[in-house]
Amino acid sequence: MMQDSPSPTEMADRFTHAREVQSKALLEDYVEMIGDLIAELGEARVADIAARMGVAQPTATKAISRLKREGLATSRPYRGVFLTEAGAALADKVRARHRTVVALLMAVGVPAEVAEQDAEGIEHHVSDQALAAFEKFLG
Amino acid sequence: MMQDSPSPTEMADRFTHAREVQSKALLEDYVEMIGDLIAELGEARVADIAARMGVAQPTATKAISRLKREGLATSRPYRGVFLTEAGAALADKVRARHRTVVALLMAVGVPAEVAEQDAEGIEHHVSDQALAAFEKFLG
DNA sequence: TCAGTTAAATAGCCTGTGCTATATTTTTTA
DNA sequence: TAAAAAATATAGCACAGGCTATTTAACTGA
Repeated sequence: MMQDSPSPTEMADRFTHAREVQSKALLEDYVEMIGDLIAELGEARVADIAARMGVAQPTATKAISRLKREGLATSRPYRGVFLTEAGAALADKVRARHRTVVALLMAVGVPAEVAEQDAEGIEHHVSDQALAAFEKFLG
Repeated sequence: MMQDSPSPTEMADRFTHAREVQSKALLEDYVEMIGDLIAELGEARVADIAARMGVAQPTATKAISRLKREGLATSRPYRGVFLTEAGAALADKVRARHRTVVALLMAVGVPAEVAEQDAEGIEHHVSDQALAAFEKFLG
């Protein structure tokens, strides 16, 4: 039982969608990280964000500018970074999704360390529908 | 049974790895696409590549330049694009991985259409170890 | 308090991946 | 076979996300 091969237009739509998802991935990683830092340390400093993201400090500063522009975070010069309501909500969603993806990977036999590593890239591409399926499968 | 929370350095390594994977994702998509076009139509023209990738023609041309630079493809001006041995091998690997990821997603309850869409982004982040686990789970 | 240290911001650069507009080459067809 | 059409290449722009080097602000301690 072969599938129809997808039309050129369908392929294009899939790639276009994947690109859109990808463009949001970095923002997701940053808001989650900032949420974690606030939870752990009471505040999110640029230096800590950069260290945990594995980037140079100016790179983190630039990313934070984008977060602010997108309404996900706030900050004042030489002060810590905070999440807006939207940012905090996104952080929670991303954190939950990450846990589910790791759990799913482990449930199908992926070793824990590998699951954590792969989930870091995979999670952004897991749609709400797929996530719901994961939860049902795990539950 | 809580896990250790990963050290800042471990987190940074994970993000760095995910970024490296991502930088190869586009090349993977292009070689697979070119392989498909050659299989279906006997040749891969820039216009067809662009249409299926959902990008403008000069964007495809530029990507093909990068493929050539990386030793994955060859082409002569105003002629079709061909894969090198390395490119063809990569295309095969990517195609097989794509199928496995779609099958895994469907096996855990993700609808076919959603699985196809999500796999387009997910597949690049599935390590060889995770892929082996997927195959064992499916098999 | 003010000097030194640490943290953050800014300037300026590079590469990748999009785009549109415009040349150029190839192909088609009248 | 020459003109029109189609395909490809090239030029040039924008933005994201990296980087290093440097400036500016905030903190700390003698």
